[in-house]
Amino acid sequence: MTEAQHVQDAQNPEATESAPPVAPRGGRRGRPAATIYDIAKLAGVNPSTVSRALSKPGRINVKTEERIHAAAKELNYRLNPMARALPTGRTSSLGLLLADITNPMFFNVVRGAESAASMRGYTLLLAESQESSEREAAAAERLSPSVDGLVLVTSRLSDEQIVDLAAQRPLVVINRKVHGVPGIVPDIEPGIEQALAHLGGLGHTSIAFVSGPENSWMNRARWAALLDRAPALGMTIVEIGPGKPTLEGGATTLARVVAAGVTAVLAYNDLMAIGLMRAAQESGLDVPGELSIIGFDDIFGSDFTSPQLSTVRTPLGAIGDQAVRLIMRLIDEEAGGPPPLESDQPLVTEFVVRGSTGPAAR
Amino acid sequence: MTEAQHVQDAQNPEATESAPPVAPRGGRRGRPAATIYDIAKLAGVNPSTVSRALSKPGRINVKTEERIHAAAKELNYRLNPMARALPTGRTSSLGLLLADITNPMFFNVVRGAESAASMRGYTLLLAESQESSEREAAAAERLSPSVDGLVLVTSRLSDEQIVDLAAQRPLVVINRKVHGVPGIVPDIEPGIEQALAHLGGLGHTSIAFVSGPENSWMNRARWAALLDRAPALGMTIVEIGPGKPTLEGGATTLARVVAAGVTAVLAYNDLMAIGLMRAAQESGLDVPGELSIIGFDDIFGSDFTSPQLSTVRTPLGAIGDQAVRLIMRLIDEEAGGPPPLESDQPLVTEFVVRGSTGPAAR
DNA sequence: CCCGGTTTGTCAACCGGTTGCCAAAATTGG
DNA sequence: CCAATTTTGGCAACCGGTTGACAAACCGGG
Repeated sequence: MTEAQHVQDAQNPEATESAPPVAPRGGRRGRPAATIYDIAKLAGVNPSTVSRALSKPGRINVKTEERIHAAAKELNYRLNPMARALPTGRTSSLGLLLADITNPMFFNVVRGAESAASMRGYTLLLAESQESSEREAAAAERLSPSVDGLVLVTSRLSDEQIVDLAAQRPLVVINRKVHGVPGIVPDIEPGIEQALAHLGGLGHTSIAFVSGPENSWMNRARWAALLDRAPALGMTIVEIGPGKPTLEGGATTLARVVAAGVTAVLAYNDLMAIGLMRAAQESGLDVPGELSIIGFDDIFGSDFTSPQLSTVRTPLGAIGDQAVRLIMRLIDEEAGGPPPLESDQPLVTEFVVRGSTGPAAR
Repeated sequence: MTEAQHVQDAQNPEATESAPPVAPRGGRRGRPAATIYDIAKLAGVNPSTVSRALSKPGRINVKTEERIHAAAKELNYRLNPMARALPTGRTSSLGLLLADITNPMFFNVVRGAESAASMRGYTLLLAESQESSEREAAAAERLSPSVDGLVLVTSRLSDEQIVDLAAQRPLVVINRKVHGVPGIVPDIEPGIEQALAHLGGLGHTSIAFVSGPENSWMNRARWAALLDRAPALGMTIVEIGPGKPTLEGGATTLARVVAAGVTAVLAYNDLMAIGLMRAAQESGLDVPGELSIIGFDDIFGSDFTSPQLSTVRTPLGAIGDQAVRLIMRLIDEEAGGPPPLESDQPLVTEFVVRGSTGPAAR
């Protein structure tokens, strides 16, 4: 019998000598990673003492503790996170759920989150919903049992679904407000106010909002703020959309933008703004000569275009960072720690003037 | 006593009735998530039978299996991945280690990897090394015990470190070749050949390579290929660098590029190319009139610039996808499954002509 | 109706940590 | 020098699954 056909002959009755262990001891790799039992044997103490020495500094006699640490170092010991998670329920990892990884808006959010998490010894589990609420729900289900908390970035889930999820474990939503669920939302007012003032100063009186996904909370929030402020500043405003929050989504609105006869548009996000700008230029329209365009977020690449895109900047990195810090506070609080007290600095948006806005064509 | 001050009175001595379990049963949330024991009770069978019914279809009587599935559904059961991972050693998750999350080159790699992973029921753990080999090593250590395999994307580790890591568990490197370690590397030759032919056709005879990080394998590979091919096509070529693989890294080489008197440059990646192009334009140099610029990768935004960037496209999404598929083959193989047989389609690069290249200034 | 062979489900051990409880050892004080 | 108190470390149970071994139940055939 060759060594290769290792399975198949299971019910062999004379396999009585020293039954092999359940798993092939670390998957036929080098030796099987030290455990606290190995350390205990080497240091001549009980495994529970090792556990305490390693995770409850001070609980154990200094001399013993030193001996154990030395043994651990010698064996190159690494704690098995899964073994710890089982009895304690704490996994030291966070789930991050994104609508679309390739949308540059997420880059900085992810980076901010990753750095805040790894600084505190937490690991990030990543999942993408590709703008689909079913996939997002499935991903949340999948991640949920393995994490201490969940961060939803521009979720496409319904409020009820989010509330249900939040009932199971600590959860923070980004760019959305859901009643009773902690969320991180930048203050969009200042940026919008500045953007509208800028347009007003350039003589624009008739503008449009190219809107994004219908089920995006942030999309509605931006539109609501514009609807509230634009008339107050003496401008008329119309909504064009909804559309996909992508380059194509922006490009396909061109005909309607032109038809609406507006002199300036704000798009739901930079991607749509850039898509629209390129479509406009391809059809011979001058930006900003004949049409001023403003985006949202100030994503990577928004200053690559020609003209560079004027946009309402969102502090994306800070958002990711604060979301993670907030969820860790929730986790600590739930574990019986002190209630949160430190409050984070506010997240404000700001209008960035670049080249895609100019005097209104009359 | 208000409901809010929930802790603080721990050492209460008369807490003798029914000692609470170790963990507060799911962290004072709604009920504690069903286990196979709950299902067993409900279905009137042994827990081990439940385990088999759920993970070894066919091992159990159809009727019993149905009953168990019904009970599982009723209790809204989710398997606890950690509890499974402990005895089996299989975690169903993969670690992805990136040099820099904000570099757009990773977006598509991550997306390809995430989609391949989630399709197979795997979860991605993400870590960033921020271009530092120490941080990368630390992150690998941290992730390693929790994953079935590791994917290193443009690693900044030394070959030895990578070999050591690969000895511990399945590992795949992207954009790098390390002896004895499986890797996914696109074939850079075709794209480079096409790019050089393109430049040659435009009359360029003196070109430069703006190089990236010294410890980047791919940087050396690109330079080596250029060094090999350019003279064969009758061009002289010089290396300028090394530099950081960022916009600034590219911009700061401008003086040296100009001083070198070349008419065209290839940059290590699109980011550097774009940085260089912008610096050139700011200093009044015409691109491509006075200097032709070519990047590598074709990242998001490389066609936003004006002129749009000519670049050697790398199939980033396919790379992420294949890396994950490869590592899953390694995992299966190690678990005693069949050896890999299907071979993936080749990953070739291709030159994309856009606007940043033109006839040589003479 | 009995026998050998196959299905089916139970038992119990195990993965690698954590922690409540307790007893032995060390320390303090009178 | 002994009682009271505090430190220290061991025992054993537990987290939620998986799996080898085994026995009971079931099957068809002679």
